[in-house]
Amino acid sequence: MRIATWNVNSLRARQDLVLDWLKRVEPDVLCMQETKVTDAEFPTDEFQRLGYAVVMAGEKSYNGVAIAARKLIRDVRIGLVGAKAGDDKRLISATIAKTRIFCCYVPNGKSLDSPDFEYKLRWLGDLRRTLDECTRPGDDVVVCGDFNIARDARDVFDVSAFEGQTHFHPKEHAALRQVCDYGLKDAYRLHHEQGGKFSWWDYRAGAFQRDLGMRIDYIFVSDGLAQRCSRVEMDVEERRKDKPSDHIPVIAEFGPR
DNA sequence: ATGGTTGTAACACAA
Repeated sequence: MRIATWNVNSLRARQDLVLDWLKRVEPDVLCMQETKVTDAEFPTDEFQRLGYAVVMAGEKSYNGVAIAARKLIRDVRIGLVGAKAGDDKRLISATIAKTRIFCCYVPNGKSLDSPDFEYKLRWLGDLRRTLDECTRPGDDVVVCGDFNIARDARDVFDVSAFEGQTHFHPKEHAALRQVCDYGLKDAYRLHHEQGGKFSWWDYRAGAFQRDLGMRIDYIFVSDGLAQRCSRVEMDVEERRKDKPSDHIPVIAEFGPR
């Protein structure tokens, strides 16, 4: 089974790019973030034409998450435990092929002095609670998406530029560690030790051309999946296309149970 | 480079 995650930065702006990628790569599951589209306007038919069922939790203009899969999607749940009606649409989870998949769009955090920074930390704490309450020990669990945090020095182009800043702050690292302490491994790091491999580059100042990026998109997996994980790649070619998302897809492959 | 670009939407805000 192959599971991918991609912050598409507007599904309507990126529809052709995403569908072309699906056609070419044919993952079993694609988790999308920042769809920026209401459920009513979601291009469900276009995915179905390619053989994908979709479930989504969207809103107007901002946020929005969705899962597309070539297999049956069961037990869809929207939001964190204790979610309220007006909350940002940042989490959708579902069971596909006996695997519980959490598609996450973690708040950006904006800046250290912003209320959004506390919101980001609180959201990650609530994500851990959600994992504890909505799964059982031994379940195959995938927690993937845009985490807006670079995990360590290898995941930023220049540590000195990020030390203590948002996306690389000790409080963010602690909050993400707490999520991973549920029992999750960074699938990409199971197969790649090298630093300087990024999943996001700012649109501005030629950041991509200068390779000034960060690795902030992850596929975290529980122990059994980690043992069966045969390959993980980041599809940097998608960032070279016309009108690209600022993020690229991450794809993980797993052998049979 | 307290700049830069993109998407949504509406004359700004989020990223």
